[in-house]
Amino acid sequence: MVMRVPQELVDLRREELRRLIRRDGFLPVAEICRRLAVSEATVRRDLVAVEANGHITRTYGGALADYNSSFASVTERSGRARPAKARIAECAVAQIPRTGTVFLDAGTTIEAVARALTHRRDLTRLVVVTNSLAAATVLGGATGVELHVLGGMFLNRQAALMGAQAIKALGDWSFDAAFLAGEGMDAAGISNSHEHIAGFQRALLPQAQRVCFCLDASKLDRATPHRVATWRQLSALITDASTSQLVAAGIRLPANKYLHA
Amino acid sequence: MVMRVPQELVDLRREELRRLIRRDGFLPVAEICRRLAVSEATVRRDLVAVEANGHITRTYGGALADYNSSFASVTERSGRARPAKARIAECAVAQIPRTGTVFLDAGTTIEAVARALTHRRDLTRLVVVTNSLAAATVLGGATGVELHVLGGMFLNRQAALMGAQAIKALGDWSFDAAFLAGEGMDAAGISNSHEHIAGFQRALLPQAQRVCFCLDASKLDRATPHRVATWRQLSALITDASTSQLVAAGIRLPANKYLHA
DNA sequence: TTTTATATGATTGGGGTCAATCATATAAAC
DNA sequence: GTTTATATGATTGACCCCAATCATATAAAA
Repeated sequence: MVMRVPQELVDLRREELRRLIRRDGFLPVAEICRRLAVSEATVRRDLVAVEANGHITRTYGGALADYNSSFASVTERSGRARPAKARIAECAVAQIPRTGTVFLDAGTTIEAVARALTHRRDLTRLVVVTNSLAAATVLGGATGVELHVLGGMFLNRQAALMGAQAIKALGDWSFDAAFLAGEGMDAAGISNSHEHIAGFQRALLPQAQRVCFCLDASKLDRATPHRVATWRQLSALITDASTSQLVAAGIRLPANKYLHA
Repeated sequence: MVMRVPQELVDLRREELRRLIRRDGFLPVAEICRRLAVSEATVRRDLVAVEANGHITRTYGGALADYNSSFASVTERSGRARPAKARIAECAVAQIPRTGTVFLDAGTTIEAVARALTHRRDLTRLVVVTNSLAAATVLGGATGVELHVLGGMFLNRQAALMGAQAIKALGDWSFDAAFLAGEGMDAAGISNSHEHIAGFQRALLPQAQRVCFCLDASKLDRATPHRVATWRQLSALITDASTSQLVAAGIRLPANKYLHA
């Protein structure tokens, strides 16, 4: 009857747990007990720990890997803040025509757009291009949507395809509209924290007639290292932030560039 | 207190259920009740119906979308046939060097290879290229693996990327080994049922030094319309079928081309 | 119209899941 | 070495999930 175990082993076991869940997509608690050879209580404790780090989502009876995907129903039910992202997504989807070619970026906000897009029933021949695995997964099989995925190097953290190949693949396309995410916005414009992402987004700008950035208010006044676009370069900002919040951050947009969600 | 409803409405509701689960990835039973406004009993009945059609996987407390992905633990636990695919996958993974560049095709068999690959701990700089969203999802974040995804049009049924762009993207690569799936094998060779897939695989053959096809015994003597490769063209067949089974189907392979799983 | 088939919701019993609590043995800190 | 902190497994009670059964109202068939 072992009662305490070195911290190191605990961490190793939790990493193992993360890998197990990632590999199988879903694991019931009892199964985890078997594989890790620990009691139910310990498994549950491990699950809350791993979930806190944001890599899995617990369900009744087990746990899911969230491959960078926010399982809407679960997270909502778990009492989290009512998602501004959902409202942003609704607003973005309203911008999308019934037919044409649009691009969807990676990131949880744009993933919400993909989700909301599946609500639309009036789509006929909408071509959606994305570099987001999550968006592709959600939109795969949606009626009225022809889905294309850009190639590229897989970035684990974003579950997105980036790099030279992705940029090269962009050259084949011309979009009616593109919906992009960002990690920070301030007076100067939109910025992102990863060079790969920023480079990709910069390469995308000239390929789209309309460029819509979708950022929730938490991104306000956050400066991240890589500049992506100035306010002049984008067609619209879709956000839940109010005008006064924007002005306080030094952002002043003409009415036709500001879409309040 | 409505007691019976037209068949048509039942079917519509079940399609709706499939879409709901697909969109959210996971839904608890209670949530489904709310959204479809039916009782728990009906939801459970619908779940078994939809699951029988193979689009979702039930879990304790809800249901998962299986985006063309076989949730190993769940399906194994549900008493299904002991997967020959797993043994094929083990055998395939043993062929993969610690470093180099390999290609993984779409299909559940190759997805099993991806899963098995995550078991390997000795990988250092293995470059994996795939056109399978499922494989990408599984391998994303695997240690020692640099993952690339080919671009292309998303085929719903296979959850794979195909078409002209995928073939074009192939041109940038040269593989040490490629692991491909097929839907039929007979005396003439390997065949597939979809033109897009067959075309893509034919384009891949010259890009790989070793071409390994992975097909389980159920594919024996099944003729599907689109020829992909003759036995001369491939480097190895990885299968659980025995030599005598192969011979009975008119397939005779040199020892170095036959890997028994 | 009459008959049959069936989709539905309610109920019930059995079992599984979960969070909280507790004693304990061992790691870590002193 | 002594003390403190903590990771573990067992237990408990409440809650939830599930399959099976049943009566019923209505669709579908005759």
